[in-house]
Amino acid sequence: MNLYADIRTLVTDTLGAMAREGALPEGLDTGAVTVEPPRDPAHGDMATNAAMVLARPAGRKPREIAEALAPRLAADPRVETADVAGPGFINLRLAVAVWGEVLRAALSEGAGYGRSSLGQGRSVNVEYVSANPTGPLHVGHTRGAVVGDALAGLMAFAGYEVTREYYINDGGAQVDTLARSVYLRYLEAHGQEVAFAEGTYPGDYLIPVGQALKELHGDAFVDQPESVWLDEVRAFAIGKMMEMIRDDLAALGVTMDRFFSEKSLYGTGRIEAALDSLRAKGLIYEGVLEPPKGKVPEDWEPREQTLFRSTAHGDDVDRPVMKSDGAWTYFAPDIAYHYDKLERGYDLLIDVFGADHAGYVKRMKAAVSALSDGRVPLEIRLTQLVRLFKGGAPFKMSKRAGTFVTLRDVVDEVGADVTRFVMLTRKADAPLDFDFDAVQEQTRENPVFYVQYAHARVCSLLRKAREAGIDVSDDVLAGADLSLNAHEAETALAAKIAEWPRLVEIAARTGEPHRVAFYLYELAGEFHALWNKGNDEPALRFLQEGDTATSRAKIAQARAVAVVIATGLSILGVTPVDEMR
RNA sequence: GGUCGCAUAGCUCAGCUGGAUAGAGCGCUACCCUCCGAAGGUAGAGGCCCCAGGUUCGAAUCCUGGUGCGACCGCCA
Repeated sequence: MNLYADIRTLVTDTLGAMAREGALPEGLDTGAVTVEPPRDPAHGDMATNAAMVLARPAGRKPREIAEALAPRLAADPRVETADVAGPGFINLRLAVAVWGEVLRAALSEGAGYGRSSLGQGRSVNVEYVSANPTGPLHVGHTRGAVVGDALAGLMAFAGYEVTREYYINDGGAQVDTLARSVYLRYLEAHGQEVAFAEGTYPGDYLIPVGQALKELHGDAFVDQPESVWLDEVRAFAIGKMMEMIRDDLAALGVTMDRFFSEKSLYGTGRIEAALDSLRAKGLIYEGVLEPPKGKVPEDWEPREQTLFRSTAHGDDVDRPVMKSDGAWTYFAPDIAYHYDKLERGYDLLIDVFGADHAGYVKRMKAAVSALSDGRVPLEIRLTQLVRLFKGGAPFKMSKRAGTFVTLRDVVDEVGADVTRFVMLTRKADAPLDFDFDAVQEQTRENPVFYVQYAHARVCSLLRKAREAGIDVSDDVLAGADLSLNAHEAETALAAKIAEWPRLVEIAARTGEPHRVAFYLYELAGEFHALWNKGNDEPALRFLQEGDTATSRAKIAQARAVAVVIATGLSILGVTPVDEMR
């Protein structure tokens, strides 16, 4: 059940009927008609702008249409009153029975309440994390992992067929650096003194990798030239790094459907195939780029390169795909990778990048637009930095000083659930402050706690009710006389629950999972408010001693809240808790 | 020089892709624990939605031009 969608259908059906009766012109486009919760509760439960958006195409005054439409809407049993207000809004007040229906829907549909068919089964590939396999994931990756994973969960709930994918950058020079660094650790394991030169990775995490290499190959590579060991050590090191990365992601609750290797694109004709596709469209040429405006690099000199005419698809300048020395640029395998995704037949591609990759957005979009002839959209979500704090003081990160904070550090310290929720308490493209102490505080200021607490409270209430001998199974609750919940604080809560399906669609359309987190915080707020009102007004308490019928009606509200919170949290990959510790 | 993002209460931030008198938390002020958990609650004060134009019934939201802050900017990964 989606109440907002149902009422919107009522409005558009009514408009259609008016058109058939000659009260409105035929064939009006009702696409801009919305039914929304009004900001001011005094304006009723819902408002529609139908009269205003149709005024111009219908050639009528907004109020004239509204005056005709309102009484027809009021004729529907779900609508208590329909008033024309302001410039032509129609404010609807809904019958109490409607709120009972909302609760009943939440109880009977359970985890499926709010599920949307927005995606209509279309397939979407969500690529995220995609960190270089040269070391452990850090906090920045953590945010990308959480945002990408929550977005994937959201899209799945909104009716898309979702693939979660990780692109392994195992084809470039940085994995050679990794191999050399591991080799040094290998020599060290053989008792040699080694020095980590500029441009190698000195991190301790490679020590066990060097030792494992020794166990596998003994001294076979000691004092051998690079040509002997590089390929083998590189493959071994990448394998170990990916093992570690998978473990880290698992600790955060992230499971990828597919890991795609950049290396698999080389020597297999995949890059060539992608570029041939572009060449066939006349988008590849040999040329010389203009020097960048403003500060010109010291060593700038014009060179002929193979270029992709990305400007034909919205980019600012054309981009090189092959260097002057004949090697591919980084961009070339990226094109091939997206070409591969397109060949797999996805209807929509989403990439989650760190903000430092913002400069690549236009060229990637241009590439996908060109390769798919504009048929498949590529949406790119950027995630901003995470600023770490501890007890209110900035927590400086430094690789050299060893205060480098990894994903594992964060999860070990505060847990996966807290990490995930907190990472979603800000929209992705805004910087996020993460305070190790604040996120574990059990106060209202901590949204994780506040939302979890609401869920735990409901569970506690259900336990209490069972102890009092009341059957509080969802079936029984759904069968209760829900018209007993007629207080305005109670209808406010039901109205919030009615917003859930609508919120899911908005969040999925905008690709913004943080909206789910904010909604849950608001829902928890409404629930706590009603609970607290019970302190002053005993009639509003969920458990009414000696009155099973009323208790069931009240508890049905609480249970509906818990259902939505549990569903919302699971979309975000957070486990709802039954009690606070 | 260019591109992208951001600018909303004292602070940290939401704001439905154009709706009515712009919201939340913190902080501030005043009240409130006989209670299913006060790990709080209720009420109140607090705004030039960066500036200037434009679009329209209607703009924090869209467009143009500024200002400030941040990130990125030929072969790097």
